[in-house]
Amino acid sequence: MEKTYQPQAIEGKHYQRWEENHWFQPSGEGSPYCIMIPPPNVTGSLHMGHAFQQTIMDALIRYHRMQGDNTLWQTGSDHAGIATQMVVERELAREGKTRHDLGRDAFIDKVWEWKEQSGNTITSQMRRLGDSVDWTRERFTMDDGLSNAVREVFVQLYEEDLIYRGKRLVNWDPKFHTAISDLEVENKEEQGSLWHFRYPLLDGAKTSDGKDYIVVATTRPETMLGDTAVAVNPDDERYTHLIGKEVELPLVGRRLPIVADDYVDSEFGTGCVKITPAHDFNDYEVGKRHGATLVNILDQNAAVLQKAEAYTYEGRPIDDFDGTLPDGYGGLDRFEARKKIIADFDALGLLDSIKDHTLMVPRGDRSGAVIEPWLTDQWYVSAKPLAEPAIKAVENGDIEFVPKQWENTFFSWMRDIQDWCISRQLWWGHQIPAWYDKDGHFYVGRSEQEVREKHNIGDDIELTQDEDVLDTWFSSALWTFSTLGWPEREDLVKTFHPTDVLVTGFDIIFFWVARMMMMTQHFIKNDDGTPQVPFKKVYVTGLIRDENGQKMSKSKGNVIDPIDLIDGISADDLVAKRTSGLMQPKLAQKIEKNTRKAFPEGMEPSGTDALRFTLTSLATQARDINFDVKRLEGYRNFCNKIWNAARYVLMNTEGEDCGQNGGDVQLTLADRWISSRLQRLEADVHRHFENYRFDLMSQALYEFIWNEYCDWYLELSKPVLWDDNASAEIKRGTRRTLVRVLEAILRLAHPIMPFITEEIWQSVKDLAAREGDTIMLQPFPQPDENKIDQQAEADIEWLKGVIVGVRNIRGEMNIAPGKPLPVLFQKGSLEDKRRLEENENFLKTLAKLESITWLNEDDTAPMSATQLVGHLKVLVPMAGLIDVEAEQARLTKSLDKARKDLERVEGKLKNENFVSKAPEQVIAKEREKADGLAATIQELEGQMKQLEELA
RNA sequence: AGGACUAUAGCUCAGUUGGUUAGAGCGCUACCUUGACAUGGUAGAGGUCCCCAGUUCGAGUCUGGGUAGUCCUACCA
Repeated sequence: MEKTYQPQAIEGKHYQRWEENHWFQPSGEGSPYCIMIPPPNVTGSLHMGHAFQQTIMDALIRYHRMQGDNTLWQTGSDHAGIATQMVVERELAREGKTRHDLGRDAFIDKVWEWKEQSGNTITSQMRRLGDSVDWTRERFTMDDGLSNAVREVFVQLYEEDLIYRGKRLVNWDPKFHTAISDLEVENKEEQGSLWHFRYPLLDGAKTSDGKDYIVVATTRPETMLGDTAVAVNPDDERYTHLIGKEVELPLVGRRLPIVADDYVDSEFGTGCVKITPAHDFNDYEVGKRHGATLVNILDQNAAVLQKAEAYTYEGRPIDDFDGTLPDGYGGLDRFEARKKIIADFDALGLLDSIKDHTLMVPRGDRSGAVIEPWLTDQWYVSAKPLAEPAIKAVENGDIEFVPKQWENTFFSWMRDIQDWCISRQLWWGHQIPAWYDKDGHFYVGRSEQEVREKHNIGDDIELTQDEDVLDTWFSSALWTFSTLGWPEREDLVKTFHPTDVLVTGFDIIFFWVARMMMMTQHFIKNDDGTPQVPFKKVYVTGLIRDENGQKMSKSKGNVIDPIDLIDGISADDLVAKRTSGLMQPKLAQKIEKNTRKAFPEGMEPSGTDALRFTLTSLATQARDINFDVKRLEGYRNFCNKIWNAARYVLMNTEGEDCGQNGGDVQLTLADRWISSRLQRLEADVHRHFENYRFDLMSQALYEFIWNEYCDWYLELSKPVLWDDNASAEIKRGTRRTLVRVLEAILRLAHPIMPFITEEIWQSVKDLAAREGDTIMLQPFPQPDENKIDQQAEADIEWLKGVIVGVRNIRGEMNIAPGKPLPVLFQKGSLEDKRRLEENENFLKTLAKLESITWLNEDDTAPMSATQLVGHLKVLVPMAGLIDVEAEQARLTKSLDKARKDLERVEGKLKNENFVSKAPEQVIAKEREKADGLAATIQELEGQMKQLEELA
């Protein structure tokens, strides 16, 4: 073995071997265990969140595979409608073309080309991560099977009246020319203004203070062109006499009724609200209540129409409406129109005032454009009836969120769920299976053929398919069963569905998790006909942020590519990566500065295992996870530690008898101790898998491997292995323990660190008498109660106490670590004596002792530095070595601490309430503690006295 | 505005039903290249567990209030 751990030398070969041998596929035996990967964007690349979640999924999958389950990790990717279309359109823009230049079919071909080209980026990155997904079953939301599932679901829901088409206000993205769902809109506070406009009262009406106009306030002046009412609060005495009167809409000349509606807050602004039902969600509701006409004034680019269009709330055009707009507005962008409106009002003397105002601006999460509420024909899913079973499933525990608190988030959204707008005005996606005839009648079916047959439409009648596609999340919502072959085949669904756990981030609970539940429960049923859940558990991970708690984003330039952590990257390359392809090139300088500050030397290669271990250790219950590269370095060192421990084991066992072929063994205290500790570790690891506490799991592994196995057991094995007089049985026992514990550690750590464990396992499997081609198919270690040895654990604690005591004296007294010391023991019990006799060899080697002498209680000891281990005094004679003052200081420190502790404990014991109310055990424990402390103090005081006499 | 979450060592974080001497990694100090490992070893330093009150024999842990921060949802034109 190499002297240091070099991940790049070992990782690739194992993955290839695993995959080639089809070891990632379900075994077909044992109870089914299945995880569906949240499908990454097919043209995307791996980010820290993927690495994090996939590490957890892989750990679970490897664990269950080793437990003998019929384990499937289903992989695949998502077509990511807007995101992908956007990328390809940007490519085209470089050639000076738009998608319309190509036409729909050619454009879609182009997207598929792009997918072929970039689609394997993420899959090769997943291989680097060690993901043991079943590649032979990889699916894509746009492949034939899944598209078929999408059509089937759409048609069935339509036939059940759960999908409908309607003219409604939607969140319109004027940049991408598509509707988006509420969830895709980000509301952010921005600085704006509140304009106060005067609307003249008609027919001689006057306000209570005698004015012939009322004042309305707006943040969006341009929408006034579509105003069809003015609303006031019915209880607002200033305006009650005006209700039912009319105002004239300036510039347009339309008569607007003044209506009363509770929606209006009299306290805000002037208490008068202009109502623009076709351009504001609240106004839509108000307008509907009062029959105010829907007047649309904008086109798909959010520019002003030449002529306004009016509609009823049923979506029918009102033909006799006069949609004339003032001159000069037609074709004007909404923001240009705003300026002009303000100027025109000002010129007419109708601009009352302008105030600074902070408002929430809705922006498309992909485009960044200000979203326009716009009246369009769209397809909707009736969410309420579908949401009910999903809510029930969580309420009755069929689906459990981990951590549980996320259930509240889920409930709060589900109980107030709105219908889901599923149509998108894009080309890339599942085209809606609805066909229109010339009169605008539509027919829904699985194909044009089906539609014609079902509705008796002859070939002479022309049908055209709906141009729109479905929201990407529509197909993702079917993911757990569509990937298993639904609706064509049921067998896999029967075996692997419901899946066991969904591992995902809280940011897509609404987007995806909830919708998956709704769709799955509707379409997949249990044997008894009840709705089947898509998964039994939802493990919600935190969101990975940078070391300062900032969200990682391209524009902040703080994105970390997991592959760079694995392979390392120079500072220059990292800067180049972070500053290329920026939307706002001016940020480059700042990004470079921050990057060079955070990573002056770039990133060291750490290997996949160290990254995975780090991510695992970060998997706490917290919502935000700040990723600090320092943590990664620590765990890379941990890998090196394992590597070197294995080197040591191999150096001492290869070619030696490790008991693999039987033969008598004699186990030392150390052997029994480490085996005992191992059982506890194994139990802990199982428990932590059950509870999804990966952080505690990695901590338990770290502590055992480093602080018990390496720091103590390996050291304790040396006196045996180096002792020429030791028996064959005892050496065999030590070697066997050395190898077996290492081998068990490897299996325990394998789900988290697949590569290093496989690499080492290949070298130790024979020595540990294990058979098999790969660690990944070995049984996961099971704890054995019978191997827990409390006596051995207590004895080793004693041994450690003595050794640490001597080392402490060395350290504090500045005695060279290598200098052999004579040590005297006094006032020990019979137990101490037994322990000493049994462990003299260990003690001498580990504490570097020259001699050990057992003094009787009444023997006078020479002047010594003292350390107490329980009641036992461990004495290092001071002659020639010791600085009296240093020893005094050392003792004073211990004494102070002991006195303080005693004071506290005695305080408790003196408290009558404590003695009368606390449980027996607790009191006894405190008494014992007090006795021990008192004895310690007495000893230390005696020792101090001796020192004083000497000085 | 409503709701949720967080507050523990210099930094990033654990602390499972209230009962230890409050822990880990990184960082820091001193010493050490000893035959697995300097990506290391040994020994240390470092905490008003945000503040106040309450419940309790006993609170980092439970309750109420406050402060600070983060996020989500809904928004007043």
